[in-house]
Amino acid sequence: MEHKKATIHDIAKALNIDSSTVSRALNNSPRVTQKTKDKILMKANELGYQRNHLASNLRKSKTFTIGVIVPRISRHFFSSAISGIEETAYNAGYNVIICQSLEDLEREQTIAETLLANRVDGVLLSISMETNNYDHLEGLKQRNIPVVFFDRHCNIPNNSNVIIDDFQAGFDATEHLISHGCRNIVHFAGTPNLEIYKNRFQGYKAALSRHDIKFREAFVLSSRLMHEDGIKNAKKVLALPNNIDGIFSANDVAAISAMQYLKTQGISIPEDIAIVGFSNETISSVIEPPLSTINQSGFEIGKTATNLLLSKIDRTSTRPVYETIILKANLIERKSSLR
Amino acid sequence: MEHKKATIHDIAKALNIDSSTVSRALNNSPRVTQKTKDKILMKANELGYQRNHLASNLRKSKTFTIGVIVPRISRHFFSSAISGIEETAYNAGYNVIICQSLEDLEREQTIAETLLANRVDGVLLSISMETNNYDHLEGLKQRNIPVVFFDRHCNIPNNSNVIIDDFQAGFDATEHLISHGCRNIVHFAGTPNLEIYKNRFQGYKAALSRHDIKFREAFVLSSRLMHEDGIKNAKKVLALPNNIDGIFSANDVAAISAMQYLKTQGISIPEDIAIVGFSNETISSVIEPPLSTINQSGFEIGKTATNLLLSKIDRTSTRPVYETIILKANLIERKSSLR
DNA sequence: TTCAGAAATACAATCGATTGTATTTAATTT
DNA sequence: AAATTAAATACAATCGATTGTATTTCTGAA
Repeated sequence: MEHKKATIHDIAKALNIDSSTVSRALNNSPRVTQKTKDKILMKANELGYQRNHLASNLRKSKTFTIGVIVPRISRHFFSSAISGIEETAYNAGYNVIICQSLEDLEREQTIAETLLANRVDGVLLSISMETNNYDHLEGLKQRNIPVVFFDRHCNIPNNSNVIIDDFQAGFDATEHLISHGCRNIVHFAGTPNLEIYKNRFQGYKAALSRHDIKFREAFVLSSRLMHEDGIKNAKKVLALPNNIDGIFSANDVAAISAMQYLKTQGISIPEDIAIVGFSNETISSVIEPPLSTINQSGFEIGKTATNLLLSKIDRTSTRPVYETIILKANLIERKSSLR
Repeated sequence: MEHKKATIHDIAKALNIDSSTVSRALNNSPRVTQKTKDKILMKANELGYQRNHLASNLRKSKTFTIGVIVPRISRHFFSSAISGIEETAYNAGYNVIICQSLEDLEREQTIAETLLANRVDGVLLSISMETNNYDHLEGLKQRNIPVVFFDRHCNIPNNSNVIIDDFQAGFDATEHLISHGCRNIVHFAGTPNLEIYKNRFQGYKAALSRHDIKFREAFVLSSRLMHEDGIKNAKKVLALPNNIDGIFSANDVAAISAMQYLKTQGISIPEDIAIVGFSNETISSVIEPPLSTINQSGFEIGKTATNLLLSKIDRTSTRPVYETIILKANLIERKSSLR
């Protein structure tokens, strides 16, 4: 027995009033008396009324949908960011479309198109490793659809971002290694088009310099920081003429695969080589030895980014047009670096 | 310079024809000549026309949205299932709303309400550990909104499901342990309201019986299979009077925490106790020793479930009203069980 | 009691696309 | 050329909610 859904017109008819009054009552407009409101609310409940968002949104020409583009949802950081995003968005009456770029620029461009066609009210974006131009964001800009970058932001002016202090985190990680006696510290750097990796690298350099350790170009190994890259890097580390005693990796994935490879080569962690990663993936606390890493709360970043985006979507907001919010990230000291 | 989006009326006006013809042309209706279609398509491109889905969907009273309820997206299995779901859905022109029950029945109920209010066209559901009644699905049923269960299905009749053969997988896992010389095999069971856990347990029992090993109630440890539960279970294992030489855990998470605890207690894996998990989490291949486990392709399950759901949404489909699709799951033999 | 002014409600257009029906135009037959 | 039929397009209602404007109802003051 599939009964059709009740509309405001059904309520209006049942009470012998106009549907506009019903609409206003349900939106709690001051133009309707409390008495009428009560009557309407009661009937609405009785009929099991639920607002038709399609109609409402069409009229308001808003979709109450935000688009999210992340490299991949299986990464712990991003899945927790998404949790934060969804919770915040749902509470504000928004839905979320989640898309994965899979670290592919072309795919990211297609997704931007799709989101535009879906008329999302705003976009949260963490760019792919390949993203080196931002033409695909032009369409959004033209249509005045606000974009907030989170975590993986970019270096073009006039943007809103929610990020962590990657420079400081890189500095802390490196200084931590130094304070545990490391002198020949290799850095696993990420692709240089991402600001986060640049900043982590700069933090590394600054920490060395602060402690009068000479920076060597040869100690910086750049890659996409995937599982295989960690292994390749580890091999390079062993091939270096210097006696490497520390590794600061710009992500956990590469740190872990490197650590595992090094262990198979008879290197003890942290005695021979101490390692610090970045991101605090789930694996990192479970691996042997547990990996020291920088913890960034994806949930918190997702929440903050969503709130920022919502304030941009709301044109009446008095916040500045572009802002960058920097959240805390802290070093978690585990066995992999304590010697 | 924010120009308003073009509508079919703009196209119609520009070409001095009726908007209904434009609509039909854009939908490639046979009622419009190719010549007119070409003219319209050209103008549409020129004006940068994009269909307004809100209006279209309102008229068709369809949202082209499907709701997905999973326990949590950070689990590798679910995030890959979501990848499969999104890919399939997007290709069919559907959007996806993703919600996490966080293993909480009440939350699952609220989410069902929300999805109903959002008028989703269908729902993909993997129930929470607490879910022991299905009243919250009544609303969906009443409104004829098709539901497809995936992975964590339930035992009520008249349902569509996409699952793996948990019985067989449980059987295989246990038999594998037996074939490697285990005789006193403990089973970490999940909460008994989930079919998947019941079936894995039955598979375990069947494998024992097949190999003439006596089943002992005391060897079955039921829990929610969280991290802490694995540790608790491991303690119980050590406290058992019998000499336990094998563990089949109904998920990886508990298997791993148990393994880690056992190692701290001087137990060697797999020499003293061999372990097999279930799900093939990312961690499992990385941990020391790597965990043998049952691999179930989340992506494949997600894809299949979505296709099934879409066929249910499409009323013209000739498929049976309720169907259950069982996918393959295979044992991955790793070091944790090879002795 | 009457009337201005405020309060409450009704009317009607609108958002943009879809679709059944009506009308015009073109093609075919005799 | 007239008549019949088919093809192409136009007309108009509709999906359900919102909102500016008009109208009615009510309140209190004169």
